[in-house]
Formats: sequence, structure tokens, C-alpha cells
Amino acid sequence: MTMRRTALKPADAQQASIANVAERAGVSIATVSRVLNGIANKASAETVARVRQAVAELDYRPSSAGKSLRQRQSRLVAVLAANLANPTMAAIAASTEVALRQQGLVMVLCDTHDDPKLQDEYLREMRAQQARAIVFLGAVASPMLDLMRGGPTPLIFVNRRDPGDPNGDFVGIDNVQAGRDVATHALAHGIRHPALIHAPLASSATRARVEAIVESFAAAGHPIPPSLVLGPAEKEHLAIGYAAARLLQRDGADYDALICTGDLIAFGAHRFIEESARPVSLPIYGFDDNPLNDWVAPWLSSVLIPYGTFGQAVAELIAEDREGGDRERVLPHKLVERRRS
Amino acid sequence: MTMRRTALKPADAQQASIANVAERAGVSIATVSRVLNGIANKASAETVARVRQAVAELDYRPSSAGKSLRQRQSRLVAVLAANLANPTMAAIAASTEVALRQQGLVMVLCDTHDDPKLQDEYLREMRAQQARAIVFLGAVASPMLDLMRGGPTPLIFVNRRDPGDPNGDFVGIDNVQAGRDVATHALAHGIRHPALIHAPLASSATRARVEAIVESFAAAGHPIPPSLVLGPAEKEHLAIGYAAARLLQRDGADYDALICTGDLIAFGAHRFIEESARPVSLPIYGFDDNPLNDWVAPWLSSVLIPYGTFGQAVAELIAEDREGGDRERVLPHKLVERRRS
DNA sequence: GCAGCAAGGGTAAACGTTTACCCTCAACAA
DNA sequence: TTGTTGAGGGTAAACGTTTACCCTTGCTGC
Repeated sequence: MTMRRTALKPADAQQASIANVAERAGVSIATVSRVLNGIANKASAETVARVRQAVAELDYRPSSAGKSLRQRQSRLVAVLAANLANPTMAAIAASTEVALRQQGLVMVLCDTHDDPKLQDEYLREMRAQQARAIVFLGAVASPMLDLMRGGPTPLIFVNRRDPGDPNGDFVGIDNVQAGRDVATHALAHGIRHPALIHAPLASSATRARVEAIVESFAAAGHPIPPSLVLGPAEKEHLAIGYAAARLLQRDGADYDALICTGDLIAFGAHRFIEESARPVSLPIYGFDDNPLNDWVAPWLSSVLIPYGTFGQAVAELIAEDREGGDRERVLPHKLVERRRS
Repeated sequence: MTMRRTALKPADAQQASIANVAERAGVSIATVSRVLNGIANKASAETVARVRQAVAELDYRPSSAGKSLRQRQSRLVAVLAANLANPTMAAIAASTEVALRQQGLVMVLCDTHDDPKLQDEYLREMRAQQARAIVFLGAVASPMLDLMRGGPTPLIFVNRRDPGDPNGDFVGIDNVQAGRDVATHALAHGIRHPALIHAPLASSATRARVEAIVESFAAAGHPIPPSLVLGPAEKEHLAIGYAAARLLQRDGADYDALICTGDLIAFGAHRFIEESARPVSLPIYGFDDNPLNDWVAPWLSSVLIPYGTFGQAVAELIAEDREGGDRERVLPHKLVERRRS
């Protein structure tokens, strides 16, 4: 426990710094930095070799703090999810993390609970962290968001578009087409008056799906009566589905299928039906197609959204030198049919 | 686009620095720092007020980079999860994030895929980030882990204990007691020869559960024959359950209940049974009791693990001045009975 | 009258990087 | 000979904090 720390000594259990590497390689700090950052024409092959060896021997890694301070930018990418308990968000987060890592970036995951206050709190924190980019998994309108839009930090919106600017960077599927696909499939299978259960229409994705479905049925000559379009004001998707199914039963509604704007909503509705005195068996449609569906919901036809590839798209948008704004990555979807039970 | 940047000017769209605050409040940088860090007896009430006002006006937040560099420690807490797609891990991560935030810490979530190489990669990265602590959601043995154990960074193991040191900091339930609870409940309900499906025994949690169940049945005079204890070498819990159920059918095994060491395993087994020609209805037990169970698995009795409170426990361990190692937080569990269908 | 102390606050070093700028040397052209 | 150029590499400033150390002032106790 003696007080030895002579500035350039190899450092006991400490993490090696660039100075240690420089000393060991017999060059200046600047040279080490240049070698590590691949600045050409600034070091002979021999010097490069010496530096690399010193780095390996000391198991050196540049300090993030030092780097961030100097370049006024960190390697952190914030992912602000509206609800981490939602398996969909978790899936996107997981794929994003992998893709970011390949670029040497680090994902910071936050749960905004769809709360503007909390979202702002995180945005402030991430500004203090000098985050490289901010990814929204279900953004909500908020003052800080307005303030940061147009700022230097790239803002990327996944699934749900920027509530304040429909042209912001976006990764997701073509929700209008997906809605049409579901309607087309249902119509082709003889469905004529489905009930439509949707999440809050604040989300651009939900809105697009609902509109496309309603319009498709109307265009086919089978308009969906407003009484069959439900969006109970519950907080969770599961509860929304459950409540809607109960409403339908209470009103003695007549419908020949259930179309839900999300799988979890479908789970909720299905649960109510199963619990009811005389469970009926009718086609149920959802969106997302969580991997768990094959195991727990073989009764659910769902639009498969390739969440596993979302991360790659997000990472690409971050890496690009975003020349002229307005970028979007529209990924392919596919309706997966399941109808046993 | 003129090149104005006179060191202390209010900074255009830039984030305000402590120097800006000091200038605005008419005090030195040191004073601002002391006020913000609550150092007593170093500023008059009036000065404190002026500083706070300047902070508010500039919407100032200390730069994480500057802080980290100076104090050789960041506010990042790494959470290394074995598998983010597992809803259980996601639930723990979500609660941890909330608890950490209350302490002004930031969670960094990583997915190690149960791979020692990847876990080491993350450990290295987090050392470079000077992480405040590292939380393992399912740790696996690895060289870097051995190296960091005993180092200055607190290592906290959740659910699964440190594979290299059973006395490391731990948050989880009493798995032995949980296993006994399941066995007791099953025995009390007339179950005499259950099949036991388990995940890889590398996990201390799984091992404890399996042993407790086997011993309990043996003690009750109804030993479980080895042929009814299965642990197929699949990668995913779902696949393990599915494969095990198939094995049982193939061998024409005789069992009156299914006990699985995880809910997802139960999902897999249940799926196989449902798909089979003549689905049988028999009690199924699991562990975890994911919130989704109420909605998608009303047939599953499961040990409810209070994942929502895990985060708080983790945060407490991090905050504590861990005087004398060997700390653990054993949280209460409860068997939730479901047996419709 | 003065030593001692506490309150209040400023100065400057240090943390680990990156990079603008400078220097030297050799090669080469005029 | 004298410039010019390019490679190779060192010096030092700057990024935003925290904190050890110093200084001044007013008060207390003797």
C-alpha cells in the first residue's frame, strides 16, 4: 500500500494509458495515437509494429472518457424504448445492440414508459453523455425532442415516425401495405365484417394500419361499421385487447374475425374469449409476429416484421454521412398464417 | 458560419460548460463545482443561489466525459445478459434500469449470448468505459471474468451465481426452497411420478431446483426414475421443452405431471403436447412466472420470481460501500397455481 | 495584541486523448 | 548551390471536470 505512482510507471492494477504504451514503444504519445487511428504517412512500418506490440503487451484500450472529452462525442448510442417489457421492443433492442457493436458503438437502453417527461430526462442525460445518436422505439412528442431536432445529434425513429416531423430518419415497414395485406387475406378467406381493435392512434404505425384496413374493406364493398372499430384507453396492449373483447361481447356485436394492430392486443382479446362461457373459434390477425407466437399463439395470423434486421438498418443510418436528411429504410414484411384452434 | 469561438462566449448551440456557468454567476469554476457537489462550508448562501440560477438559465449539465476523466469512474453500469430475447432477462433489465436511474446511474445493456468470448469482449469494453459496476444476468466462466474478480469494479451476479466463486455478490431467490415448494405442492395434489425437464445444469439456479425437487420426491417415498429427468442439449429453452416432450412420448414414458425449470421450457413442452394426436391435460409447473403467463399460459403453475424488485436490490448492492464482500440479496418467491385446461 | 481558526473562495494541476504546428532529414529539381 | 517536397515524428494546447493548496477576512480566546 505504499504511495508509489510516478506518473509514467506501468501502473499496478490500473488500466494502461496511452502514455504507458508510448513509453514502452519508445515513441511519443502523439505517435501512438496516430498509429492507433490509422493516420497514414505518419509512422514507419517499424514504428507501427513496435506500437502495436506494446498495445498488445499492455492489453491497452483507449479510455472512452479521454476520447469523448477530446472529440466532443462519445461512442454511446441511446435507445429510448417506450416499453421494455414489450417483447417487440426487446427484439429490436437486441438486434440493434449487435449491429452497433460491429461499428464499435455501445448501446444504452432506456425505458421512457411513453412519458414525455421521462423521455426529456433521458434526452438531457444523453446530451450530457454526448451520445453519438439517439434511437427512438416509439417516440412521443416532447419539448427536448423539438429542441434537439435539427441539432448535431442524429435522431432515428423506429416503427413509429417522429411525431413532430414525418420526414425524419425512419426504420420500419410499409404499414399501409401491411394493413392492405391483412385485409386482402381476410377478404379472400370469406371474412366480411371483422372487428378491428387498435392501440392509441397517436402512433403513426397504428394509424396507417387502421386506415389501410378500413379502406380496403370499404373498397371491397364491405365497410366496417364504426361500432366494430375499438380502441379502449388502456395503458397496456394486453389490457386493450381484453377490454375490447369484453366490449364486443357486452354489445352483442356480430363479427366474423378479429383484427388487432398488435400481437399483444390479440393475446388480450384471445384471453377474454377463452375465458368466456362459450368460447368461439374465429380467425384472429395481429401485427409483429413475435418469435414466441409459434409457441404460445398457434391461433394467431400475424404480419411478420423482421425485427432482427432492424438493428442493421439503424446502424447503417447512424454510420452514413447523412448528406441530405429524409432517409428511410422500409423493410419487407410478410403475413404469416396460423389458424389451428 | 463565422469562426467565432472566444473560449468563454456563451457557446452557440453548444452545450454549456462549467466555465460558462462560472462566468455567468461571477464566480470561479471551482466554486461552481463545489456548489454542485454539495461541498459544505465553501460557499455563502448567496453564492449558492447565484450559481444555481446560472445553472438553470443555461440548462447546464456536467459533461460525463469530463467527470469520468477526472474521477476515473463513469456513471455507466453494464448489464451483461445471456439472452435478451428471454422475457425474463428483459424484465430484470427493465427494473434495473429504473433503479439505477434513481441513483443517477446509466444502464448499458449487452447480450453475451452465453458466449465466453463475447462476454470477455464486453468486459474489456466496460473496463475502457470505467464502468461503475457490472451486473451479470447469467454469467459464464471466462478469462476476463477471472481477471476482474477481485478488481476494483463491483461484479454482481443475478439469478445465476458467479461460476467461479459461489460467494460473489448475488441477487436471486432461494432456488432450493423454490424447488421444494414445487415438489410439496405437486405431492399434495396427488402427483407421484412427474417428468422433470431441465435446462443445462451449468447454471447454479437450475442445479439447485433440480436437486431440491428430486430430493423432495425421494424423501416423500416417490423417487423420480432417472428416465423421467431430461435435459436435451438444445440451445433455447423453448426447444429444450419441445424436444423433451417428444422424447417422453417416443419412449412411452408414464408420468402424471411435467415440472420444468423455466417457463419457456414449459411453453415448448406444452406446444408439443398440444400438437400431438391425442393431447393430454396434465399439470405443468414452471419457474419465473413471466407476466405474460396470465395471458398466454393459463395452464401453467409457476414460481413467481419478483423480477420487478431485482433492480432495486442490484442498485442497493452497487450503492453500498461493500465493506466485507459476500453479500447477497435473497428475494421472496411464491408458487402461483394455474390449472385450467 | 496576537495566535489560531473557520468561512469563503480563487489558482492550477491532473485525468487521457487528439491534433495543429513545428522540426529534421533525405531526395530531388533547378 | 538553393529551394522544395514529403516522410517521420515530437511538443503542447485543448477538451470539462475535481480538488489540493493557498490566500484573505473576521472572529475567539488568551
